[in-house]
Amino acid sequence: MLDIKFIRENQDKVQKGTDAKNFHISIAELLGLDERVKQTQSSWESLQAKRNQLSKMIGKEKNTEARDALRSQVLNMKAELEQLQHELREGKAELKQMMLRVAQPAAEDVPLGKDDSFNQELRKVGIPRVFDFKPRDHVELGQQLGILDIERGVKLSGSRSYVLKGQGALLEMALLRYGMQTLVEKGFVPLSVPTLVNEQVMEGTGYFPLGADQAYQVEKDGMALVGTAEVSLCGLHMEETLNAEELPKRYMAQSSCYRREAGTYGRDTHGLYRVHQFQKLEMVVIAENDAEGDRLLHAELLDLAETLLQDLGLPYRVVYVCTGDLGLGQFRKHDIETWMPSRQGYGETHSCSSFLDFQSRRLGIRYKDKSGKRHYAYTLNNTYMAIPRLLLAILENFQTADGRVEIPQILRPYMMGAAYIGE
RNA sequence: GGAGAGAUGGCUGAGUGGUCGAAAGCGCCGCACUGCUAAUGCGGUAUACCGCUAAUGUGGUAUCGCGGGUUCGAAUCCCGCUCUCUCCGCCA
Repeated sequence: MLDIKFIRENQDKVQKGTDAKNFHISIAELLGLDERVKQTQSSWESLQAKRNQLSKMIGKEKNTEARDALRSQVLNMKAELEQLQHELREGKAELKQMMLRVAQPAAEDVPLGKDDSFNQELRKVGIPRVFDFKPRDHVELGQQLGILDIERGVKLSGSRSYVLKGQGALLEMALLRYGMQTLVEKGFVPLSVPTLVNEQVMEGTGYFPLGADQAYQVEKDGMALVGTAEVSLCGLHMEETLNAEELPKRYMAQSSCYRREAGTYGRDTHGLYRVHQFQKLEMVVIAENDAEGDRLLHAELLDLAETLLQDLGLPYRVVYVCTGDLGLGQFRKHDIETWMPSRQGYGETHSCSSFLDFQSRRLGIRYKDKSGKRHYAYTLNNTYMAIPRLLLAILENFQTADGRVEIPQILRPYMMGAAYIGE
């Protein structure tokens, strides 16, 4: 959520910023409502002030007649007071609903564009492998190796479901174990967090109300399953005031992630690329309100993900995501796309985003600086490992002519020392 | 799922209809005093929004878990909800 004062002072900028992200809302309309709410509030407050004053006098007045006179004065105000209060409530609620739909304008240098085709490629790292045999895709490999069972996954949970077994299940664990270890060494605090959270957290992180279609909701309990541990990690300090000295907080969590993938029927239906439930290792940083610090942290997070891919030996490219492909609250975002032979192209595996104070305004995450002044914190998040897409890339990139898969060196200690899947 | 107890400021905790945004203590900040430290004394110390002010400030409104109600007036009375604790039941 943006600061209403910022919207008042930067109407054009906010309107353009929202438009560029393909979120449609009239800022002029919002500000009109804001003005009306402010006026209502001020009338209500002055009437309240008058009432409070009279009430105090009633308390002090000993004379019964004088008391009754005052009392009737207050009673005469009552209808107007209630009317104003009603208007104020409605107005505020409506304003909030509008505020929740205003996008945060992207950083100045974010490329303008309506969809991901306008994303800007920053660099390519690693050279896609040229096969001297006909490569198999991950589904074929996985099934032949007996580590991936899509049919039974579908039997259990419908389309976009899968079962990992044997070395497949081990490989998932190996990645997670490696990731945990690496990030703990880098100073990230590992957390095990709820993946079933209340709606307030979903709204606070920016996934509700827009985007509610993408979440599995447990309506009976007013809860939703998170699509990423970012939600839980950001929500952790909801409605708290932290101290500047404890920032930045570097958190990470492994979690199951749940996505309905509504509106993607027929897209990426094959294999592990787009699934409803998966394991992910996610990082969240809560930092001070400082543009330069934010830039550095963003670079640090992105670098960790890139280093992972380099250490795994996977070719990838980094793209700077354009306005139209940014989420409601994202200020800037870099995606990392990893080479996927079966797609004959790069597929998104990582996403690193800065939100400035967009999330913390919704969540109420503040901190006190040295002088005791309060600010909303900045939040950032980054994918460290989205398991199915990494598995896909590993299987396809490291397959051998005879249908085995070479396990990256760094994972072998977590794979009972095996060098290949399929032996 | 059933029964009971509770939720007050950074913390402990008082407060059952007005003088309460809230006693007291602790903590924290400032000043004073004292070789240093410690102790002591004095003063200050919630948040959000709206207005005024060049600014330190200052006026108003709201907030005692959340939402509603009664009342001229609610931390205090009534109703609903959430959460915490204890006991019972059930259960991975």
